[in-house]
Amino acid sequence: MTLVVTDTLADERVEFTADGDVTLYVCGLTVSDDPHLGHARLWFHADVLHRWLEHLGYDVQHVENVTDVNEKITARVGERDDWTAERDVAESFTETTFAAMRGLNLRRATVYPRVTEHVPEIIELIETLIEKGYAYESNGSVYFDVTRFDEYGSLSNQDLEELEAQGDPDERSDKRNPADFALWKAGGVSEGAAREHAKHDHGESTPTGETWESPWGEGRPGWHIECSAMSMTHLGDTLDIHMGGRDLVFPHHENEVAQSRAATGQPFARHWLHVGLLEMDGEKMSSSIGNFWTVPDALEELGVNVVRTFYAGAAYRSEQALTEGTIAEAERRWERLSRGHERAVEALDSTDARSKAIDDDLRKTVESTRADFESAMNDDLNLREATAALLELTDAVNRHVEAAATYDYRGLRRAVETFEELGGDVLGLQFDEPSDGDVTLAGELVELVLSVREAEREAGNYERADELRDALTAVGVEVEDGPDGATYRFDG
RNA sequence: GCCAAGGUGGCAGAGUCCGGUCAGACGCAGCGGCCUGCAGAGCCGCCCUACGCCGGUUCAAAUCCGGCCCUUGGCUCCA
Repeated sequence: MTLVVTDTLADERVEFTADGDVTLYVCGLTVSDDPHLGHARLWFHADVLHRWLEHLGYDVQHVENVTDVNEKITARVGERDDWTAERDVAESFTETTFAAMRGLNLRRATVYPRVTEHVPEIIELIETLIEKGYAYESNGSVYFDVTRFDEYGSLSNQDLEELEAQGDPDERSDKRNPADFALWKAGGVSEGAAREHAKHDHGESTPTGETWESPWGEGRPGWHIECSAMSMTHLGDTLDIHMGGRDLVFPHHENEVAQSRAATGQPFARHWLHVGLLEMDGEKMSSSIGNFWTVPDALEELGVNVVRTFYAGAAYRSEQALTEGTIAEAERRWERLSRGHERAVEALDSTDARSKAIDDDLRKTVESTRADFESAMNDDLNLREATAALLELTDAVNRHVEAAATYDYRGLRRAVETFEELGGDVLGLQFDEPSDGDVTLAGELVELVLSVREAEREAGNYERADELRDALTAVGVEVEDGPDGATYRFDG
């Protein structure tokens, strides 16, 4: 069975194949602000794709660009005392972003190339485009001539005749066609752009950002050219998969295709995967709209597993709504999964490996879970259905533990392996070790309180027993009474 | 205006490629029961009779075709 993906370029579902190695380019992050859950949605889906490709036996070369040259970055210079230049701001948010990525349990990309480290490659690519007649210099800036590239608009189905002007208004007079876009911008950040993005009053000294020497004079790379230059540098002329947010299809990705194909004559990306937007209050989550939840805040409040389970609740290509209800649902789904895993581990630990018990229901469900999970993943990464398969396994484990007089050792072992391989390795969920056997001081104290409570219960002093339970709940210890006495878990 | 992605139950969200096995995936919410001192967790069962609208093709349409309405995104920075 092969992986099928929805390809924006082909405009349909296509079978994905590659010869052992897969090159994946994920576009991208602009380090001008704290990352929010909308950005993280793309990262998550790229991460799961990466993990699934590895599961299928591919070697994945995974590149995620870091855009550290941008008007929004220069606009923040001076906001903090140690932000004296564009690079300081970029460096600061790059660190925040990488920390957020670690917190989300994302596989590391192979390379995180930065624009500031690829200016020579960018200039070289622009020179090639000029030589081949696809680009022209004008007043120290360089523009891509969209009329010279016949396929322009093929990715996003735009008709050149219908296109309105691209880019800053103050650069339009230099362009041959309004739809041409900048490859290189003369000078620093223009006053208009600086003013537009300013969040902070700089008084007289509006920062213009870093500039570089080029054959056309001092200037800065345009927005789109960096992705072409960096992906070609690190992954070659033709990528297997290019991923990005749906909001970038036009103009950004369209322009990438034009630049790259014009320069190399080769296909740029064999497949384009676009991740739908995360919506909050009926519109997309966005730094500029202000309706965002930062990754660190979400991780703090929900934890990585709930965040990942939330993302796994909707297909990558669809939009997804973030509401109290959808978060509550993710919390519940994760709770069921983690408890299912935990119960299986606990039951397994208490079972003799020579146990003769066999639970057909459990064993069959383990196998159907694995089959269902695999076909769901191969079916355009249907994560909700893949998660549903694991929830079926949870049900089977619960049934087994509830009903069986003697546990099925092999069945439980397979169940635990399935949770950890599919939920853990593929979906990136982190199943914690069960807390029993955890001989910490806190644990001993909880045990002590519970033994006092048990004595009260036996004496029929339920009010006192409930007070003790409430007190434990208040400090984050969940108490559950069971047939073999009370158990507890540390909440969160 | 043009381009794109969508519109499925009380919520959320699969299924649409390849028409029938599909309408009640999974989860949440609701109801009843089991278990429990109570609660939680869990188990069993039930309810809700949702495919935007209008046509067309077909023995058969959530699925294919046409038209329309609505939502979101893009055409300025954007995951």
